[in-house]
Amino acid sequence: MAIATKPASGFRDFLPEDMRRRDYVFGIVEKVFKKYGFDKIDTPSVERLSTLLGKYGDEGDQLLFRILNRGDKLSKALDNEPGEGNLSETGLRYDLTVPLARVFAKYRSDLPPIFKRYQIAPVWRADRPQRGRYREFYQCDVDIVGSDSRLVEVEVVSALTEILNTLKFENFRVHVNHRELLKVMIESAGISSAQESTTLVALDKLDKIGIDGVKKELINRGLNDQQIDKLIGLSENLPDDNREKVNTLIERTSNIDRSKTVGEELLLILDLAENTVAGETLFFDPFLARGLSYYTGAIFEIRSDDFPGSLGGGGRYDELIGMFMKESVPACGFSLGLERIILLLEERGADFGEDAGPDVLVSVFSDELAGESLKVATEIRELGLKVDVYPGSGKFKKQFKYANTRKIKKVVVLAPDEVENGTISIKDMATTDQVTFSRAAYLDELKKLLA
RNA sequence: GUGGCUGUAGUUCAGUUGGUUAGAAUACUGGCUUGUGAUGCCGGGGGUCGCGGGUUCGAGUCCCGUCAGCCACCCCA
Repeated sequence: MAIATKPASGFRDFLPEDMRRRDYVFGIVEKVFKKYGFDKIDTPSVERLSTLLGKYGDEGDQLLFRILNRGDKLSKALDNEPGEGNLSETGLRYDLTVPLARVFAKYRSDLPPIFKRYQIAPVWRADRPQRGRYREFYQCDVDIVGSDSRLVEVEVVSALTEILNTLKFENFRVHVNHRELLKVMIESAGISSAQESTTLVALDKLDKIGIDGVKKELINRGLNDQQIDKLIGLSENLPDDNREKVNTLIERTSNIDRSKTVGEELLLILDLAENTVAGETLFFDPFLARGLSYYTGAIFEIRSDDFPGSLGGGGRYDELIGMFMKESVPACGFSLGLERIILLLEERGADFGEDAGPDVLVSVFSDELAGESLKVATEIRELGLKVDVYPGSGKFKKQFKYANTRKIKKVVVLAPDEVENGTISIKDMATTDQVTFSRAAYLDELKKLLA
C-alpha cells in the first residue's frame, strides 16, 4: 500500500475552491477590522510553555500541542526521569490572546498607549475532531489593550456584528454576561468559592439540559437543596428585556454588596451598544460562563441555533497582561470562529462571490508554435486579464477539456492556419462559437472580458 | 478522556441465507473524430473488500481484537 494521503486527524487540506471561499471571508473580516481602526500583527506559531501554561485553565493546558525536545536535551531527559518538565519547553499557540498579552508586555514602549490590534492566524488544540472542530483552525482576533472603558467592549462586539452582517450570516446572537455577576449569584446562593467553578460549568448547560438537568448536575456536584433552590430561583421568571433582566438580578442578589456595581457595568455596556450595530445582537444571558480562566469582566459568546457550540467568544481580561509584566494592564477582546461560520455559510448555500479562475486559455498547437502562443499570452496579459497558457502541447481535445475543468470561458486558438493568415481564433466555451479575428483586432474582442 | 455508529476502485456507493474470476456510477485514459470540450457509442487501466487473528470445505459477508473516520459527551472557535 502507498503512504496514507489523508492529512493527520483534525488537520485539513484546502483546495483552490476552498481557498477562494476562505479568502473571500477573511477579506471581509480584515476590511471591517481596519474600518474599526485596528492594526494587524502576527506572532510565532510556537510559544514557550511558560507563556502558554496556566492561562486557559486545566482543560486548556491538557489540550496544548507540545513540541518534544531534541538532541542532548532529549537524551538527558530520557536518561534521568522523563516527565512533563524536561521533555518539552515549547508548544503550538492555543489562541491569539495570550501571545498578544506577551507581545504587549514586551513591546509596550513601542506601541500606542491604547493598542488596538487584530490578528488572523491558525491556532492548534489537541482536541478530538468533530463537525466544526479541528486541531488546526484559524482565529480572527480583535483586542483593545490599555483601556478600562466599557466603550471597548461595545466597539469589539460591534465590529464582529458588522462582519457577520456583511457576510449575510443570519440567525445568531451575541450572549453577554459578566464574570463578577456569576460570582455574585453564587455567593448570594450561599455556595462556597471552592464550588464556584464546578457550579459554573453546570449552569452553563442550562439551555442544553434545562432547569431539571442543571438541578441534577448540581446535586451530583455536591450542592445541597437549599443552595440549588436559591441559585435556580435567581433565574426563574426573568423578564425578556435585557435591561430589566439585569435589574431583576441586581435586586435578587442585593444581599451581596458588589451586586449593584457589577450590574451597572452590564447596563452601561447595553446602553452604549444601542448606538452601534451591537445593539441588535446583544443578548444578556446570566448563565453564560466560558471556560477560559483569564476572563475577569464582561464575557461574550456568539451562538446560533444551527450549531451546538460557540461561533466566537471573548471578554475582558484585566489581569492577563500583568502575568507578563509588573504592572497590570486592562484589556478586552474577541475571537471569531471563522471556520465554523464558513461551515454554516456553506451549509446554508451562501454566495461566496465570483469564481476567480483565469479569463483566457491560450492553446498550444505544437512545440514549434509554443513560442507564438507565449507571445500572444503576453499580449493578453498586458490587457490586465488572467491568462493561462496550456502547459504543454498536443490534442486540442485535451486542451478544451482542461479549459472546462478550470472553468475558463474563452480559449484562444492558434494553429498553423491562424499563423499563416495572421489571424487568431477565439472560442467561447459556453456557446461553442468560434470567431476568427485579425491580429490587430483580437485584443479588442478580449477586452470585453474586463468589464 | 468516555460512549455509539461506520470502514469495498481516486470519489460516491451496490454486493442476496457465507458459494466460482468482487460490481455500478463518476473520475482518469484510448478510439469513433490527425484542428475543437461539455452530450453519444466502443474499449482500457485501477481493489491483498482498513489491518490482524478466529470459525468454516469455503469469509467482502459471521466472531474477536486493532486502527481509522464520523457522531454524541466533556470542553471549545
